[in-house]
Amino acid sequence: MKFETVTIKDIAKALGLSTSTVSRALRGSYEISSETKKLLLEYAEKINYRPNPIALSLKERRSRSIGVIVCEIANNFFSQAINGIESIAYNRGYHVIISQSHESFEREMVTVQHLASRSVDGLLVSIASETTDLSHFIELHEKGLPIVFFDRITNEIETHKVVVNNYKGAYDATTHLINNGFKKIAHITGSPSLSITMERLRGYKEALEANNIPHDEKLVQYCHHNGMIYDEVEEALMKVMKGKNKPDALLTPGDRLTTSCMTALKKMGKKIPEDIALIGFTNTNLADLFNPSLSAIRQPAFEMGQVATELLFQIIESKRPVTDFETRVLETELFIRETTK
Amino acid sequence: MKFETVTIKDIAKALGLSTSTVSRALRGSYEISSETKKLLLEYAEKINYRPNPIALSLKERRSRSIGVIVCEIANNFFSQAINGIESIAYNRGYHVIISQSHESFEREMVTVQHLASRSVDGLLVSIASETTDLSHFIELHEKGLPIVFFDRITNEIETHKVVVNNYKGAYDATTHLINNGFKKIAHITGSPSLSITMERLRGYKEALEANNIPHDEKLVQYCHHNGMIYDEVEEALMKVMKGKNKPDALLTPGDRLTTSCMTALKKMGKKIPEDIALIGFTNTNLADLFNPSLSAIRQPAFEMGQVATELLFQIIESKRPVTDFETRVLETELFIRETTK
DNA sequence: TTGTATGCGTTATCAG
DNA sequence: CTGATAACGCATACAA
Repeated sequence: MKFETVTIKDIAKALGLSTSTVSRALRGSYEISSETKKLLLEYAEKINYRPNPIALSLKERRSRSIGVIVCEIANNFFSQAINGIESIAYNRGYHVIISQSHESFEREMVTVQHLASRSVDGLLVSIASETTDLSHFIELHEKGLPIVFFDRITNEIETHKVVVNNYKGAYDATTHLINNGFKKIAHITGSPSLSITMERLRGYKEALEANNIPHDEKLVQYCHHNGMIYDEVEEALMKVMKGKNKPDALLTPGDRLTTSCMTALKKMGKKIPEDIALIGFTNTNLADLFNPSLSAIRQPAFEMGQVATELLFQIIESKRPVTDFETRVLETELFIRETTK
Repeated sequence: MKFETVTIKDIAKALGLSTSTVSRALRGSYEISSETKKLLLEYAEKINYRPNPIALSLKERRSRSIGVIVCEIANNFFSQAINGIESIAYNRGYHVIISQSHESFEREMVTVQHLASRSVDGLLVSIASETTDLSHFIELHEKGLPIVFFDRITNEIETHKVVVNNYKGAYDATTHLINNGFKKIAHITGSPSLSITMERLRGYKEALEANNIPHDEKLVQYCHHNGMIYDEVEEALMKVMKGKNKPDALLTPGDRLTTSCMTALKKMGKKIPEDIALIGFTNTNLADLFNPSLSAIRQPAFEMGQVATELLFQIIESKRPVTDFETRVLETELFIRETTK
């Protein structure tokens, strides 16, 4: 016996009562004589009794904890989102279990299974970029596990979703660059398998179109590791910079991608924004220091975590199966720093 | 019944065997007829049987998971450390449960209790800056829960510890500044309640002393929130900059503190390193972009996570109580960028 | 109002 | 080689 923890049995024995009486007193159910109740509660307090959550989980098939799975916590967008998640969950007495997929499909699958078998009451998921097969989620979702997708979502599963308006963010950013005299705007972006990547691409393209700027495919480069692997970003940037149609501005989505691009530019001896302008989607507070560009697109990460968690509790707490799911769209903010070329 | 998960009972019923037989076959214990064993394993595979970890935890009083508690994951030092932790833990088939204290004593206490009651097999802890009373750790440690402290440690508990050589890091950084002609070096640092803060202070002071530079108390400012609250850092910096003895260089430990200082300096219109030099302890890859200073002190965060986890497993896996604890000290690296004033 | 018995999923002990 | 039973800590239907 590793830990001699106090159990309901110990209390029962010590006070000459049955375990059921103790149990009832402790959780205030049934009316039991307020006398023994008081006695019990005092004793429990005295010997510092704590119910065993594992036993509870086994019995009740729930754990009062929710699982979160993101690609990386070393990404300010996600760590801020997690803080938003915690802010809601802890208020409700829930614990938050954080896991990373590191963009790996395999890892995501294993982790999700593990969380589910640990009886998490719900799951907050931002899909790994490697993932195309969603059956591990579908299976659990069909079994009734509440899932809310945030940021990186899928259309293959009917549930609540929370996203940033990536389309509008990219559209606004691109338009802003155009309005300030930039015409050759490159787009170094993330994995094309991600919903957010395609939304951003759409915004970028439509902004060009609206301004009668022809779209040059070669100015768009995908980084399958979303900026986590620096060399990939550098190579993508190099391709664009060494092309015929040399860009005068850069649109980069995501925290890591943006900062990797900045590092690469610096390494190439390019000054921002003198040599090339840059607008990034980033929540890194460091961004203020970079003077990276005209501006930056700020994503409401904390709020996204909060909203996703509230929606998750909506499912968890509803007695009957939820059928009317919604997709909440949060707006980005364009932080304007300089406005001239 | 929320989830219809397959249990050992289902298998037993389906195959007309007893649960004990099934259990034995599944875990390969005892010699049971290789015929029924094969049958069983195949069937289990077919219906995708997964043992219920909660039931196992209840029975075995262990969970094959370890808990990590840090102040913030939105801090590159810690998120990198966590990646190091995971890299070791997952190889051993252990899961990692990440929690944040947000520097709050209360939160740390609650979380630690929760992890313990969830039967984590061990704890990796970096102490919250608010914490002075360690009884929540002491109690668990005495009950036999393996604990390893990393980065922010305590002398009140005898166990394995892993730290960065903060003394030498600060000494080297300060010496480097002095060697490059800086003499009025301010030290904006973290909470004085932290072991790391005091070690760094010692290194800073001794480097000054070794170079016959008098130590001006007013050049040292403590930020009790370790850079998480920007205004506090700005105020500290302001105090130093507006003092009589205006510094020509800055030594800032920690990821958040360093970057907050840089933001504040920028806001004050100060250029780094032209107006003021800066050496920070930082693992932010962004640091490369800042050109923050002559150099930077890099902490081996990933490695620290790995070492701490290995030490933890050393305790977890030893059958008899461990008595010879060690404190592992990892060296920082001084990344030199510019060498002239 | 309180006690007894049962079960959550699994393994260990003991009998057969 | 296999099966019945108890136990891990708790909650609850049922009985008293």
